[in-house]
Amino acid sequence: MKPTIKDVARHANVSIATVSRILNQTSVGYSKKTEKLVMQAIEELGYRPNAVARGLINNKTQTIGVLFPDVSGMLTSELLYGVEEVTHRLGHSVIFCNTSSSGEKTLDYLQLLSEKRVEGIIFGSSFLTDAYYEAIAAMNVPAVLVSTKSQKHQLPYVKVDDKDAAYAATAHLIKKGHRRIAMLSGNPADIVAGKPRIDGFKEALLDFGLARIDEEPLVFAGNGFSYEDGRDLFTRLIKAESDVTAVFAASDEMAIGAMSTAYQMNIRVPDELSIIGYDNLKISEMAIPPLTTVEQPLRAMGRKAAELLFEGMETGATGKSIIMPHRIIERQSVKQLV
Amino acid sequence: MKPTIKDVARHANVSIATVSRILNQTSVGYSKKTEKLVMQAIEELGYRPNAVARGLINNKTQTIGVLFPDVSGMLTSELLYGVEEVTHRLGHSVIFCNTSSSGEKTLDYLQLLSEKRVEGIIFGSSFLTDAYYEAIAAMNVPAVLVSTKSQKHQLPYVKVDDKDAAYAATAHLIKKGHRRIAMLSGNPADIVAGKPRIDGFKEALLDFGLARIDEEPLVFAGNGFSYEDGRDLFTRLIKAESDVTAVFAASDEMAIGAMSTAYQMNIRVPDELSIIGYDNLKISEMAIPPLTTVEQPLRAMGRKAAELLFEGMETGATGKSIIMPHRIIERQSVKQLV
DNA sequence: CGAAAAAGAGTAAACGTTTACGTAAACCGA
DNA sequence: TCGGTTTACGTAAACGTTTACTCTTTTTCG
Repeated sequence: MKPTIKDVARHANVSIATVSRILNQTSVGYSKKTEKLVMQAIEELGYRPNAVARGLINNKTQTIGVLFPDVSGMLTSELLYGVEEVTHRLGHSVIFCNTSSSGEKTLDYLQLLSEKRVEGIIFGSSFLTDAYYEAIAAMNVPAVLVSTKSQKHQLPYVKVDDKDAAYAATAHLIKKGHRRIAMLSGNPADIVAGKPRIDGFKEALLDFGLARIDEEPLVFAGNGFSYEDGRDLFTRLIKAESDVTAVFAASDEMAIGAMSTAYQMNIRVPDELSIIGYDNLKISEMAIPPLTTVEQPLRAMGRKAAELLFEGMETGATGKSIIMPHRIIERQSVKQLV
Repeated sequence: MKPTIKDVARHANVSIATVSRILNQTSVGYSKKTEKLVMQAIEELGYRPNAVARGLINNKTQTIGVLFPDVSGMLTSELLYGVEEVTHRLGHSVIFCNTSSSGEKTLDYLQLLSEKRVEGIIFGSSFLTDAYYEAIAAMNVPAVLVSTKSQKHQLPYVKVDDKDAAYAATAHLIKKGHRRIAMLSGNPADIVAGKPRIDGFKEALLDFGLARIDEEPLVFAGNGFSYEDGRDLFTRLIKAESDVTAVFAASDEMAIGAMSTAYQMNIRVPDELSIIGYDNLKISEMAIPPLTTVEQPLRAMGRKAAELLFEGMETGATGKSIIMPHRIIERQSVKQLV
């Protein structure tokens, strides 16, 4: 078995208390000489402190739990990247939980994380139900939401302002001379990412005087933000409307789905139709043509979320939520109209 | 603070030993009556066993460590998805480490995982150096490699046979009537994913009698497998060769880079040039045109790796390596020549 | 030089469990 | 009825640390 502190103590002819003091760098309670002795013993035995035992007595596991709906999603994986980066930089570890991998396991996960005594929770990218909130609250550790928020429950969050960002995307199209603009949206019942983006779209139309009094804005709504949703909605759009010159897709995946369908229909982007996306995933620059989109700084969001969490873990206070800046990334899918 | 087993014992008027026995379902050593009593106390107090204390005494943390170079990569995130899925199904947790997030931290990570007493290691998708191997060996827990292998060190791995898969991709092009085929490859010095794919390519050419005696096969080699590599290599290819009718790219990202560049050069895929990729990432079906590619069953590989690891954790034996099946996914980027 | 203060180091309790061992009560068959 | 077996449960040690409390030795300085 692995050597313990006792082995080190015996080997160096000191007590375990001394070894412990040296290990914890208290820099008080031992002489240079014994330190050297002990360090040598540690070296020789290849001793490494047992974090489990430490965790038990300190009540600190140096571990946080991270719950995301789908790592394999490009959005989620970027967030995780950011979270992991600062977490490890700060000497902690992340236990990763993929909440959508097998059914309704979120509550089980929270239970598990609670038993493992994680010191904080990052919950990302999906709706915080009452049950989830209760479970998190019961754990009595700080938690932060990332890329989602909850109006009902008071947890700090890190996200961009979806409405503002959608407004900016729409305004960009308008400034490029487009007048007849449609939106491919997520589920309007989705209060965190669905509705706000639709609202931003509508508001921009209104502000720039493009909302016709006699009709509703052109919003084609799906259930999610996927590539397939993009394809379906775009198909519906084309069937219904022919005079649209620009489309705002509520996600990059949708935008790519739309572009792909447009390609099959022989509609040329951006010459015949302009498309702007949302997220700035890696695929958006790989698209043909490269996709103009509104960026969410995903890695930075992950980092910020972790920083916020650690702040909470240190101070005990629940920090302030953070609105991250969005930004239009101009590439080649939007054409300037004369 | 959270209630402990002592609180439960006191509350139910029994000893902690009894509570422990009931918790562990030993189903021996207590009566139905006390069980009911204890369960009720647990319920009332909202007691949850402390996994840290359990871990200390059992020497089992129910946690494995997973090291991948870049979660945000589409390949890696799929692997992680699979690993996480079975790990959690088996009641364990995964501590995730992103080895490339900040410099050369792999050794630090391994150290950390060792101190946290993880029960196993999954190391993915990058080269296993001697130092890494030493560190893993020193931990004295099973480890498995996924999407990589090491000939020097005896660790079981889960991966597809790169040479076979590359052979299959090349053969596919040949069967579609192509005779003049180029390859966009990774680094030939990369012994695990670079060279084998090149070898597979060359071998197929040879087997089908397409290797001209007077010249080397057309392999354009880069440093990695990225989109940019794909762009660069494809540009070089076009400058150098004009009579190529098909290209085998050593990764989907490269293939997409190539297609994107082709688009800009007004080379039409697949009409003027066929392209086959490697990996079958999500983006490959989103590409324009949808990319024909050779699939690596990434999630399944992640799952298998985890299963292999748990097998090792139970039996103590180091399991056998597993070669996963590859498969040609036919989409629309390869044209049948008459 | 001697007393007080500081420094070095050890002892043992504690963290929250599991489990070997012990013991008393209940059961059981003849 | 009684010896023996089973069942129910408690006591206490152990897991590998940290740390409060000691005690001893050294240092400081009037």
